[in-house]
Amino acid sequence: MQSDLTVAADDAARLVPTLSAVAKRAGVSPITASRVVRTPERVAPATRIRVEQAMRDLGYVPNLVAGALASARTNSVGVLVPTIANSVFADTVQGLSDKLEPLGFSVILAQSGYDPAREERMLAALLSRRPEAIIMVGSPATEGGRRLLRRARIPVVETWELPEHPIDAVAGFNNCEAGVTVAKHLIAQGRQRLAFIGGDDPRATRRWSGFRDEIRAHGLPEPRRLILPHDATSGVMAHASLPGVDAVFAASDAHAIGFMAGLRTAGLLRSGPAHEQPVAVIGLGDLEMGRLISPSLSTIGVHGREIGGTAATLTLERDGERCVDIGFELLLRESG
Amino acid sequence: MQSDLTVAADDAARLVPTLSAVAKRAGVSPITASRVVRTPERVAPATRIRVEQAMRDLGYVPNLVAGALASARTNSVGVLVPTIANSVFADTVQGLSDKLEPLGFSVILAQSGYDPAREERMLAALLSRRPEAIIMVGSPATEGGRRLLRRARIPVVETWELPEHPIDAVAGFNNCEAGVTVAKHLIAQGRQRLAFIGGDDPRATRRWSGFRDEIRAHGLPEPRRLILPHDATSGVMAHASLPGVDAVFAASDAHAIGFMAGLRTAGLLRSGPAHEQPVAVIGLGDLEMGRLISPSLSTIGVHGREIGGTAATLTLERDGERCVDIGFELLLRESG
DNA sequence: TCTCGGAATGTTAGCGCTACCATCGCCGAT
DNA sequence: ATCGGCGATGGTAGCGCTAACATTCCGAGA
Repeated sequence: MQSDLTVAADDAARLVPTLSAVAKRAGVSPITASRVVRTPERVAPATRIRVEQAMRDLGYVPNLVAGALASARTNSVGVLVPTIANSVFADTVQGLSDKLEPLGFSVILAQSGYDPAREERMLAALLSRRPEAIIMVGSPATEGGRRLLRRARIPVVETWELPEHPIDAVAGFNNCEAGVTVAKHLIAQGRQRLAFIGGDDPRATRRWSGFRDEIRAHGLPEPRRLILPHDATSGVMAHASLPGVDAVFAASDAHAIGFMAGLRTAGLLRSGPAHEQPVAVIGLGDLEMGRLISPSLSTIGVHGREIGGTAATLTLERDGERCVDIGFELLLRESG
Repeated sequence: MQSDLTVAADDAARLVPTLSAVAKRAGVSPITASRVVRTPERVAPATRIRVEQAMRDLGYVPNLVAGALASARTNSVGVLVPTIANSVFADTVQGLSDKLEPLGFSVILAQSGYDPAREERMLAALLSRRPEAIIMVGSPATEGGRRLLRRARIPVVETWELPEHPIDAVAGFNNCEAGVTVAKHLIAQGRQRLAFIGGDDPRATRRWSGFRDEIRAHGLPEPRRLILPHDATSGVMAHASLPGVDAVFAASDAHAIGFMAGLRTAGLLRSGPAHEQPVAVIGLGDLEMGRLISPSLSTIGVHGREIGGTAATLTLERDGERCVDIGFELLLRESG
């Protein structure tokens, strides 16, 4: 009796009410209150209504961390991106989150900042929250990261790439092939002195290698590669470092738009069609902005949101094809 | 004894090891193993090394959901944005996440999609994970949402606005004043027929009302307001709906850039300075792209990342000023 | 020699919830 | 009337960890 009173006092004094407090108020056992939240159809309507009223009275908000511990289901998904400020990744996060949120999953977001050590730390941090799946852009940069993911024994979706030996599932496209496609197009257009600008992350590097190899295969002069920080403004000055170049493949639309700003200043940009451009420019990402500027930006379109949506599906359905090539498309507009 | 054996067998068979398994392997009690993780300085070096080795051997990853339940600290922060695909909000998320991640906090991300009902659902979903603070863009659109936040008794930071009656803390700027500033500038430039384009969310509406009131105060013709979906492309056709207008304030840079694309098509865009533009355009957000296009976009710069960083600080420090005005600046370039 | 204090470690008792099984009526079929 | 079966509800135990309080041991100081 004493202890009962104590518990009652505790419950009343609590800032946030528990399931037991709700149950007590409704005159049922805690497990019945739990069922009202999780499987209402298994509770008699009269009881249900009484419990629901008690919940409203107390302003009950379920404690999912307790629920997760008890049920071994956290209903959360860990998402690791290089940076959320890059809108192509933001699109991917939106795509997956739009699919997962309605199902009651929460997104735990982490950023690696393109830094392998930080990536591994963030993977460990994510896994310590026991997400039911991990979705990441790219593949783990470190062996430690791979090991963590394998040992976690949960679905892992690598995106934006098509790794040869995926940890589990993949939703991406062939970055190397994208580089090849751009090179082929520029060469067919009669461009001779090609260059590549962009970051030095694994995906950009794959695009570069496809691009370079295709150019070599055509016997054209070795292309230059200019490594830039991950912001558009860095592209503005790139032109000065690439004298004589008549076509550029930028690893991202942001870099492409920055580069075009530099060309404009140098008087090397026309508002006409691609063949009139002194320097052709192809981006990657199909940013909305690229369509709106003049000259409009030719680009490799990559369906960031669909990558996210597909990744979400892959975390939910454990059978079926585990490696989805979302593909890409060459979108030709005025810049190249 | 029997039960001991059973436990040992369980631990060995487990997919993911627990603290007890680590402790057993190191020959210490679970609490000592826990201390090695949380307060290593309180454990004798020899013991610590033994436990650390056991952790490495087993590939132990702490279970923060159990830890959170036991300690009543989740080390997580809930973040609610209208959409992560809008890069100004992505900047804010990056700003806060860069500050919180090094401190061991995880970011739980939710999107409201500008929908009050969804916002309230997502707030409840966030709170059920017992975050130690909530950071959101704007204020709750529903009374239910406000009540949830107040009852949660955790720090709540509203951002991108300066509400009169904040729930707790604020990191934002005066949207209304931004509209006034733009109106003043355009009027001083001699513009007469002004219009506003953008969404109808609370922040855009505040910008509009400041803009409109200032125009009225000058006795100029009543400005038009065109409500658009939240994407840049919707701005392209806006010009057709605003005949005779000689200046436009767009609630976001994306809309501004879309609108400029429409002007360009209509032959109403010059590459020269502001006073040569048949239609002046001012955006809001200071997107990197706005600086790179031609004519470069005049805009209200709003420091999205700093808003996030300040919001993070406000969640961590519960004393001191709880209402921070980050301010904004009028950045004049070529478009207006 | 004895005490005292502090460092190192252990014991106990939950955190709030759910899995699992048990119980209790009550129905229709036999 | 008996019984299986089913719907509604409850009891028990525990998820993996940590707070709060023991306990042990050792050396310094009286």
